[in-house]
Amino acid sequence: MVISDKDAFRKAIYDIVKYIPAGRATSYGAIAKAAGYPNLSRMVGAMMGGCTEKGVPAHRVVNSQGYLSGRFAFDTPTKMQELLEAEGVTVVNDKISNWKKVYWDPLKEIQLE
DNA sequence: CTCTTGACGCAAT
DNA sequence: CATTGCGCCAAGA
Repeated sequence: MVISDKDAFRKAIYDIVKYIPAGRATSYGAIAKAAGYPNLSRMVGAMMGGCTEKGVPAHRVVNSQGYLSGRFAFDTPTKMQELLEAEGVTVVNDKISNWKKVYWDPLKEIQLE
């Protein structure tokens, strides 16, 4: 019984998201790409919708622009921002101000794993 | 089991 | 430079 690509994909996403260090954030596309599925950027967010409270720090995952796209998936729409700010991330207008600085590239950080 | 929506990203216009 | 459409597949109802 081989592990289906779907399971591998999910596992990869969870693993990568959990790898995001506090005070940092990354984009769905980057995670999908790092997982080996560059065009499954939507899936990352799609599956998180049902996995946000399953032990995955989804609050550290935002879109390519650094916008808190999935803030509404949390207990409160501002919960995500508070979590990020609590970790040292400056969020303004539902967007990460110093996005370039807090951006965490899994492809570069997990290159060896 | 089937259908629809969707936390995105990118190319093209 | 701004906007539109398309592709991709999983989770939820």
